[in-house]
Amino acid sequence: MNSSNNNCVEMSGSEDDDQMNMIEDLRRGPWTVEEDFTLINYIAHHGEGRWNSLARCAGLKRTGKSCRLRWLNYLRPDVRRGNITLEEQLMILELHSRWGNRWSKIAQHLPGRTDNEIKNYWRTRVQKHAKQLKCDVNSKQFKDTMRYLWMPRLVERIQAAATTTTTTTTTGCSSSTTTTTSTGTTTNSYPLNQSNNIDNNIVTSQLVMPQGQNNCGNMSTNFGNTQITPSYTPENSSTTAVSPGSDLTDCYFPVNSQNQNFIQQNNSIGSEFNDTLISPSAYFNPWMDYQGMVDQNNCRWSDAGNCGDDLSDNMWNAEEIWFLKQQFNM
DNA sequence: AATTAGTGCAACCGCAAGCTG
DNA sequence: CCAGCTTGCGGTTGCACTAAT
Repeated sequence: MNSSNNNCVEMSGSEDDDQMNMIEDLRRGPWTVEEDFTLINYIAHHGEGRWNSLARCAGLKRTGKSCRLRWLNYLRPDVRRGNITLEEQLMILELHSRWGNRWSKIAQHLPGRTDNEIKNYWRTRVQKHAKQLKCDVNSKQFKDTMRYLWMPRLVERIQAAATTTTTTTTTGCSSSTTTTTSTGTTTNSYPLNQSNNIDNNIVTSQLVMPQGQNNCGNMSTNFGNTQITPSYTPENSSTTAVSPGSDLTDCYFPVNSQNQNFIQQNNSIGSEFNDTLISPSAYFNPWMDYQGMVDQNNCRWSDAGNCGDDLSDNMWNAEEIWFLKQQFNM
């Protein structure tokens, strides 16, 4: 225990962080191992809370705010580090569509994840993709893209990763995955942690497509009445850790003929999607992006998939380009 | 090899709500 | 009811690291 604790006097509380700044030279910036150790040790013996006095009593030349942040975002034993899993991505997308930038609220449903981490994920990943799509992250277009394209694609991939037996069939340029559980029943497992307080229906209800419109792989017809089979636990989630180039980038276009149907059908129905799905170009301008891609990669349609660098890290891979070609008669 | 640009993340800042005397 | 303080939240910044040139 830090010897300075012996001199710890509970002060009147009349000083705030700014005043503390004047009283003593406070440390800023990255925490040292020693500081971490001191903070952990102090909290282990005295518990957390009363951060200003905690900082003082622990002998840390840090503001209470800084100590709190360090503890909550980094030192807490239950903080979970590492890549955001597919399940977590799906949860973040869904909860953000529901609550907006309520990071702490979203974090409550992602055990071990901090609001800061989720916020960073959103800003660095999701907003980046919105920028690439040349649309505002808060726009209806982008939100619909997330809801009806990315999220179903994520579900599809989660299912594929979670299957005990997987049958892959190729239709056109895409694959559809049939999930068969060990009991022999075919279900659409949902990546919901039962320990979460969140209503399991939240994600489902948000993802329900107008009848017959979403035909994203095998989940197509079941999507509106998905059988919820929570399959996600922190223990197994690591198997689907996000690898570079495997996050939202892959979800821009769930490329299969059925999704073409989805878009085409949306063109003709009198639904809320009309204003955004009159044409996929309402979301963004794929031709401009294609041009940019060609410029950047110095390759063409035919060899887009063989352009050295894996295009999955870019906007469009070969399948997606094929899709665009079909979609826009390019 | 050096420089530049891009990315991810930890930490800071300001504000507001909640708490307490 | 009010003032002062603490805590929590969301936005922003700075820095380390990596890739590209």
